[in-house]
Amino acid sequence: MTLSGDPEAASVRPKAKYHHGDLREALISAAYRLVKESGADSFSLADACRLAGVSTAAPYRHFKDREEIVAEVTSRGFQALTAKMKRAVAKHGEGTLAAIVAMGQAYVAFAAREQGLFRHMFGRKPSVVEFETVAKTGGDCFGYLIEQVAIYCQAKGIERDAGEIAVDLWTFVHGAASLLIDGKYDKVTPGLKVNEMIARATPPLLGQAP
Amino acid sequence: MTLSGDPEAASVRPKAKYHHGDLREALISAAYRLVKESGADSFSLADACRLAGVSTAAPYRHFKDREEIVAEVTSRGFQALTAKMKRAVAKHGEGTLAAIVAMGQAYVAFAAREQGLFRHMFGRKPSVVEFETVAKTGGDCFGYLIEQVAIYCQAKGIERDAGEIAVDLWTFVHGAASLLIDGKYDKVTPGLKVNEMIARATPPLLGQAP
DNA sequence: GGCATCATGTTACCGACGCTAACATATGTT
DNA sequence: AACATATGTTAGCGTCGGTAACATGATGCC
Repeated sequence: MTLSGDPEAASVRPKAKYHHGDLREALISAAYRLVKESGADSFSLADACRLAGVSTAAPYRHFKDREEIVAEVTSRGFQALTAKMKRAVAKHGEGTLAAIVAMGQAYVAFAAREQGLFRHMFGRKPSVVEFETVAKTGGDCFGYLIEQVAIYCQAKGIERDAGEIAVDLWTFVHGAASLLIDGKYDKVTPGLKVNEMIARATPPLLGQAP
Repeated sequence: MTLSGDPEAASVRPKAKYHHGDLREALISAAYRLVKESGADSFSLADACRLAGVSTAAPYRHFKDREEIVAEVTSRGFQALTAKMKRAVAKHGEGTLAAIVAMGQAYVAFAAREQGLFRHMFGRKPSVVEFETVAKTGGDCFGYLIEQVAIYCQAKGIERDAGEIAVDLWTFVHGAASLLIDGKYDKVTPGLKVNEMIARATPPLLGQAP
């Protein structure tokens, strides 16, 4: 499942089952890398095949169609994002404002660093969302966010519904990530410091005085 | 320029210049309709050609490439969004909280109604953004938003930088629009009333007590 | 009016893509 | 060894974006 850290690890695995070794895994990791680098739109299954050193017909022994590979990449993206948020929280300690802010900043940083991947994870057609793995890993991702907000609310004695607060925060942070990677901020407010914006806007959204 | 209302008007215009009449216009409006209906990804230039009743080579007399048509569609989308926000503001009167809230709700409603178009307008590669018309209409769109926030701040005697507040609001509203049309809310907080969320979150982002 | 010229359309074609079908080969089971 | 199955290949289909060569309609010049 490649739950151990970076999802693009298992690129070449010499000894495995059949001809290529684990081609399924190789194709996913090739696709993952291509999506990360070249961006979402220009990704082609054929490119992934060339990276894996197989013909363009080979994938169809392991996947129903292109969408199924994309879904797997998407799913791993969510795992990576969740992991990054967990690291950010761990650094500051659960239940602190700093952890909540850092979690949001990690979200934005992930989007900025892996633009193509982020766009694949969101902004995609419903067809991708309907894959079970995507629904699960995506749900886990937000589940962690809401969990942390709940912990914070309990620690600080905030009474408002933690789920509501978490949705507000998620909305804001996701908007920041989207507008940032789409270059909208640059055009309109050049030099905007997104991290500072997150830090500034988080307390009011938590229901506290700025 | 089709500044008059709906950008998909000039579909068939019998008497005009050359063979087809204004093919450039017909292609743009066909593309606009296709993007609105079929969504962004599945849109093909060939489909637009069939809609306009010309061969697939015809567009290249009027556009450098596919991107140039997409850019034009994007630009008109921004015009339509701006128009919708203006209507929302006009209904409540400039300088009121209700107008600011309604403006945000209009933004989200536009995204919800024209999902494919909204995704084209944002979430696209930088190549599209770099077209002048897109930069201008996109800038106008946010320019109007910031203008309204400034008017509100002045009316209410709020001292914080109106641009900063406007960016915060835009960020939140855009996040709501994105997560809504990507179906993320459904998976995670089913039954969420986005309009109520906007109304609830706007005052804190304006720097006022909830 | 007649004719050159340019603008705008067509058909024919190219390479790339997603995908399928038919065929080939490795594995491993008996 | 023989066979069934899993996994790969080559060949080919239809579609797409884009170009080249050709056709035709509109315009300006005499």
